[in-house]
Amino acid sequence: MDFNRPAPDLAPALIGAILTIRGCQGVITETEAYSPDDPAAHSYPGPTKRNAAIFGPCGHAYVYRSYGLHWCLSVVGQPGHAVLIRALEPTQGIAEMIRRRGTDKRLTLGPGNTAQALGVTIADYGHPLDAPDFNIQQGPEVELLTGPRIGITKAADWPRRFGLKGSRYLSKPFPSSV
DNA sequence: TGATGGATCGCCT
DNA sequence: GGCGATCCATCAG
Repeated sequence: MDFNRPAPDLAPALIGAILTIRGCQGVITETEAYSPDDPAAHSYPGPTKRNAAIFGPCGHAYVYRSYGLHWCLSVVGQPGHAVLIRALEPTQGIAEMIRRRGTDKRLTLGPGNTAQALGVTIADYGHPLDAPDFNIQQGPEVELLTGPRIGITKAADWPRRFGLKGSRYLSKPFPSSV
């Protein structure tokens, strides 16, 4: 997997990829692209303490807290570019995920739930995703869905949300999923 | 130094 | 379908 590219290129490439975090594994079914020219991106104001990882090496994890409650996991691409992991199809360590989530409902749907199921927290901030128990592998070629982004106020209508066509592991349906 | 708001989720009606 | 929870980086004074 070549992470060294702009988020709008990396985000669709990550659909269908295999994410492995400490024995838990899943197929990435939904992502969103955030590039430095995007008013909604955390990297938009330039490097700060909080978003430093986005300007660090590609292929590393960028973890942040959302709404003071949830952890969200992104993958760093080119400097200033990040791809938010929004949903997975769980394949391994499912019992572990259910235990961490406390329910089997929406186990890995939505960025907050996904990070919680995988046990990802700020402790994983900036970690490279090339370790045996912490990595992303290229998946097979898959058909993609594209749509506007979710849950943000700025430039939400940019078509930078990507999904795995036909998957039932999506946080919300895609408008264009015909 | 204090106030503000966000790449969300779950429970309520 | 709508709203409240909850914390830290950032911005304003």
